[in-house]
Amino acid sequence: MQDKITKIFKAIADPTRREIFHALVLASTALSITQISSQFDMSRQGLTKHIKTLEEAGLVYIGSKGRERFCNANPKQLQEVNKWIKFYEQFWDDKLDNLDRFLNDS
Amino acid sequence: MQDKITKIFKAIADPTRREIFHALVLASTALSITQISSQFDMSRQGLTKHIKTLEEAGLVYIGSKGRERFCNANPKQLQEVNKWIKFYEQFWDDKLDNLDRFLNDS
DNA sequence: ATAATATGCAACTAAAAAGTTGCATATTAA
DNA sequence: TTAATATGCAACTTTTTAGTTGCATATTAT
Repeated sequence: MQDKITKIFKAIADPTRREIFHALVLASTALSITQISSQFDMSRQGLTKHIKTLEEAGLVYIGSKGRERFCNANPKQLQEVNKWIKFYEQFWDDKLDNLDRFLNDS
Repeated sequence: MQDKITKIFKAIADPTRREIFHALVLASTALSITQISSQFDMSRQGLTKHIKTLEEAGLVYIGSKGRERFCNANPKQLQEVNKWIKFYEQFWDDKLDNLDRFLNDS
């Protein structure tokens, strides 16, 4: 299967899923599938698939209560992205003009 | 077209592209398409497509020198990802047990 | 019990992405 | 100038992803 960071990146690479995630982060309470899907111009099933993708990435938690399933955002999962990026921060400055230098000198 | 952050997320969501990006970040000098593709078990054309995706996301710069095209990583572009995440950091802690609380009380 | 609501599962279509091969062109080396 | 190298472009196949519809099931309301 896909590794964790790939799942997270794929989940947030889709604009619709970022919207869903955003709505859940801002919501003051957990929202049911139906409540969420009423905010989007998409079938409930289409939305459910996106929610599942977010859940599998660890960006959303879901819990059942009766016949309903309530979703809550887990923004803390984005720490994984921060961890991935951290390694590359050390290169931010020294890479800057490498290419120009390379193409002009030699 | 896709917005900048979507291009960046999609670019790094693919494991092969992350590998290519990583190799370019670690390279002490700019690498030609052929040099890069020799490190991957994939056709040159397939690799070229990935490079183009990375370039369009601003994660790689490319410059021509004679018949060759040299690529260099631009890890600084990942700042865009950091900016996107920053908003969500304020919710890392208070979201923590929302769902459990919601499911158990009320 | 019956009806309405919330949801999952499966099958399907459509669109996007990943990856290939073949050919054309420009540059460099012999 | 001829041959070799580095590359782009276009067409194509395969795989994945996005989104839909229809049906079944469980829970709640009447």
